[in-house]
Amino acid sequence: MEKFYLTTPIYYPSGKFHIGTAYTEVLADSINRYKKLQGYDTFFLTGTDEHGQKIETKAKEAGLDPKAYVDGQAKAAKELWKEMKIDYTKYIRTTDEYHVKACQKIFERFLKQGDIYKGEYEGWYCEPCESYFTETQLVDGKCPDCGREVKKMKEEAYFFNMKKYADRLLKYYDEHPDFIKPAYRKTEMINNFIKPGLEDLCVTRTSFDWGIKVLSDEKHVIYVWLDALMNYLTALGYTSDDDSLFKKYWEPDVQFVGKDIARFHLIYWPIFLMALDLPLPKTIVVHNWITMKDGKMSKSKGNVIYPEQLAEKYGLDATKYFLLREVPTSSDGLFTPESFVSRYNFDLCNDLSNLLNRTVSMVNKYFGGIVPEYNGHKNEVDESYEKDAENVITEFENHMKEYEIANALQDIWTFIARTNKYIDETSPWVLAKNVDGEGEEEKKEKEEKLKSSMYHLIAGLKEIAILIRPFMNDTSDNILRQIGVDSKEITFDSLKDFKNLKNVNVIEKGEPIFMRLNSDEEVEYIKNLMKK
RNA sequence: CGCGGGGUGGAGCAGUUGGCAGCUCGUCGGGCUCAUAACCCGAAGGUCGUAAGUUCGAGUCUUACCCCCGCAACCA
Repeated sequence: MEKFYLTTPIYYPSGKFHIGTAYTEVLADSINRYKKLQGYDTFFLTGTDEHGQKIETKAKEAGLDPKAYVDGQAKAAKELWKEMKIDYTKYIRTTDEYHVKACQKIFERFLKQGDIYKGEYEGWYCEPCESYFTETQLVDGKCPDCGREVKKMKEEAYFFNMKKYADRLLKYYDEHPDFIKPAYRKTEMINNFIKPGLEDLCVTRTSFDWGIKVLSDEKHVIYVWLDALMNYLTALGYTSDDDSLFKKYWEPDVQFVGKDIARFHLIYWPIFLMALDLPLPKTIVVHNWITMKDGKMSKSKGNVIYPEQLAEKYGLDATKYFLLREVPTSSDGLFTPESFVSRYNFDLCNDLSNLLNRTVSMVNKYFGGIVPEYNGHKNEVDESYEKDAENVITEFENHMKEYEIANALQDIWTFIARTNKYIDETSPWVLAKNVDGEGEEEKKEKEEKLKSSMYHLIAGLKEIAILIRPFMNDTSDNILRQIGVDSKEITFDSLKDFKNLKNVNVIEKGEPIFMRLNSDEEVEYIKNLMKK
């Protein structure tokens, strides 16, 4: 079985996860489920990045020691992912023993190789906040956090020699056009950071304690990013006694990151891997953000929405659908209560749910629930419908290959609309009606047409259920159950069986999988959620 | 002259290699009755940011300019 290794970033748990974090997770989860359905042996890694100054501060505020604080946060994160049915293979915490040890080993190796050297870090220091800031981070020359005076200070620190690898990185970018998606992120990195001359990265701190200690120089802790990025390696047992997972799964087939951490993943991460002499990930997908009408989400603006609030009220699948459909990877997606309710009502209720409902109802009405077997192209449009059913698969797969999920979903919904149209084109209610003075032959012909129409609809619905499966597993199950297909046997190969459905009975009474929402009421409801 | 992305019918967006300007929602009109006031069809509505250029022909290429957004290095 072919392997597939994918990762999300490990999130920094300095607060509650909002819908943006959930977006990345859902995105990766969908790809993981998709690859699994295709028969890949996948490894899906997620986790939390638990060291650093900010965590130390947050913990202090909460009156906890840092470890106790991150224990709570990691637990909450795992619960959230469980609620959202995120099917990860492993959850890594950077405070895990194996990770700490591996990072220390890696640091010493870099030191020995001469990639890391001791130097001096200079920056603007805010004493009350105990942190350094760069010139550009300062607000009116003052501390951006507390607004007080800052002093120029120096301290001993270790640096990673990034310059040394700059040319190799550029060459790698050039030779691997699929390495970074979307491509403009690559240009951004080259022009903003690499071409002007890469600066060496300061990889240790002495100004706080909450981090991984440098073995050979214990007053230093390893800077969060070196620590964090290594998780993708250490999670597989890299440098440990048992590195069988590493041997099996390395390198990552795809890594998802938000645009805020693009620089770390597109520049420092590949360079660290080069220094370790390891193959680089095949693709890093930089996705954009979910934005709100009045800009970025923030509590003070009263525009924060949490994924569990939406999932609880409208269901997990609807929530996931919205996220994946509305946020294309290469540009920001807008969340508004109105757009959420619209997507729900139009796409899920009117198009999908209603299609299932009317089809199941007709099969019951005309054939007592027994789905007729395939009998060829009895209706004029049958052949063209079959072609559309075939084409959508190719289009879907092409978009999935590029990790363009929003477009892949659009492909499915185009097919759903096509299927609704097919009903009108074949007008089953006309075929089912007896007309006075009609001969036996005509009756028979109508009957065959009606059978064909029902067959195509059920086969189409089955296809739809398979296509949406990576994104909306429960809905997929529900559709399959209603049309009488065993969901346990479903793989992506089942898509090829369009003409081979046999011995299928739909359920007696169709149940709506999504019920139409009262638009005004629900918009109001979501607005209130956001104010809290 | 820092770099990148974008400016397309009322709203939100597609438009690969230049060749009759599309989609979803909204509006108006019609059809159907299997279904959830759902579904299907049709219509109105765009000088594709501005100006110039290349071309038989440009939303699509070139140049200049205007506007919006992101990035600009060690906070994640």
